[in-house]
Formats: sequence, C-alpha cells, structure tokens
Amino acid sequence: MAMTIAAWNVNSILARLPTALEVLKAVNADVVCLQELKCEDGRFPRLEVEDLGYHVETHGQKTYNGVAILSRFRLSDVTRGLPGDEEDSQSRYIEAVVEAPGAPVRVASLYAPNGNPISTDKFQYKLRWMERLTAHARGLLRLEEPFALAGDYNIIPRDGDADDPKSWEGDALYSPEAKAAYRRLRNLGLEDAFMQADGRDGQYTFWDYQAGAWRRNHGIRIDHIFLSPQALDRLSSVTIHKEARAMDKPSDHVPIIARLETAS
DNA sequence: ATGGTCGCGTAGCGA
Repeated sequence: MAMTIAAWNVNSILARLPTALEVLKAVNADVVCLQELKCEDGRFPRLEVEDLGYHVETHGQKTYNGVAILSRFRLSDVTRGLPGDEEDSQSRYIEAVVEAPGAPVRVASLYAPNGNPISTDKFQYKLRWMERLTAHARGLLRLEEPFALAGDYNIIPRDGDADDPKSWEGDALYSPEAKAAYRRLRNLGLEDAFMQADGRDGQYTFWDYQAGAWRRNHGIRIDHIFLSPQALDRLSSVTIHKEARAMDKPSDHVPIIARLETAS
C-alpha cells in the first residue's frame, strides 16, 4: 500500500474550478493540500470536490489566502490557523490527521507569506511566520509520528531551484533570511521530500504569468513537502505535475506529489 | 523595458 500527498497553490479555486477538477482527477492523490483558495469557507465548491471522492476541510477567507486539505480518508483533529500569534487573521494554515487504516499521517496545508517588498513589514511578517512554523514543527516532532508540512513556502532554497537566479536577487523569495528559515526547518530534523527523492536542479513548481515565463521556462521551485523522520522512512518518490501549467486558464503553480509506502 | 499578467472586485493591491 502507498499514500500520495500533493501540494498545489490553485490561485483561486472558483476562478479555476473546471481546470482544478481536471488537475485533481489527473493527479489522483490520496491527500491534496490546496493554497490560495481566495474564498470564504461557504463559497468553497465542496460538492464538486466531494464528488471526486474527497473529504474536505477548509480554512478560507475573503479575497486572499485560504488553505484546504482534501483526503480520501477521514480527517480528524482538525486545527485552523498557525499557532503563535492570536492577532494573525490571515488564513494560511490548516492541519489534520489523515486516518488511513493502520497508517495515520498528520498533514498540514500551508501558504507562507510572499514577503515582498523586503523593505516593508510584509518581509518581517514572512520571517516571523516562518519562525512560528518552525516552533510548531518542533512541537510536532516531539510526538515522534509521521507528518507532512506541505504547501507554498515562497522560498527558493538553492540556485538550482531557479532558471535564472540572478533575476531573483533582491526578492524576498530568494533572500538570505528566507533561505535560512528553510534551513532551520531541515536542521530540526525535517527533510524536503523533493531533495531526498530527487534533488535535481531545474525542477520547478511555479512560473509567473508575466513576460512569457512558462514559454521561456523561467521557473522556480517554491512549493515544498517537508516530512518528519517517521514519514521520510516511507518516502519512495516525488513528482512534479508540470502538465498542469500548460492547460487553459492554468494556476501559476503546479502540484508536487510525494509518495509514501505503508506497511503491507 | 522599474515593464509584463493574472485574480479580486470594479480601483488598486497582492503576487
């Protein structure tokens, strides 16, 4: 048996609905972490997604942000919002336990702040948010359970994760502080599933709508699936569903999918 | 090229 966990920034589930349903069918993951729903929970197209065989838990808001977990297995212990700041009203984090029979896995869908421009408090919010995520991950690690933190981290970890690294100089996604936040998560004992299973340069999950970025393959790898040691033990492969970027009315991100083997 | 293109919501911001 195996379980596949996908992360995909859909860039508005309502503007994307026909395309999104087609992508979800093609990817056919057991668990899907969605980001940038850009709608309140009551407007999420729950019936259409349930028709694909998913249980649905959302944490949306009007206009911006919004995250969801879709799962073929029952979801329990659902928590909404990233702990560590009661004042933070942005919907960027949802966590639940995927109740796969005999092999439960805790999964979070997260949408880390973009952080641009660097000179503003948006950048400070990005760094504080990543500190809160790190603190929360440290607590989860103490449970010694398999878990995955999947989503749009808005961080380009290495030069090999950008087609043209120089063009990202001065951008929050490529800043030394953002890369340090990524390293801190790994130093806790979490691993970036892509780096463990693949690790090649030039494998991207985002191409801007502007300036023919997709046509020129001017992409970056910013969508990541971090795994706890107990989940990493089960990792067999990671794939990036590039086909989604070539569709009509595409999101600017494509799904990344980790496959975990479960005991037979 | 200090641009370009989307989505939201119907101006201008966020990405």
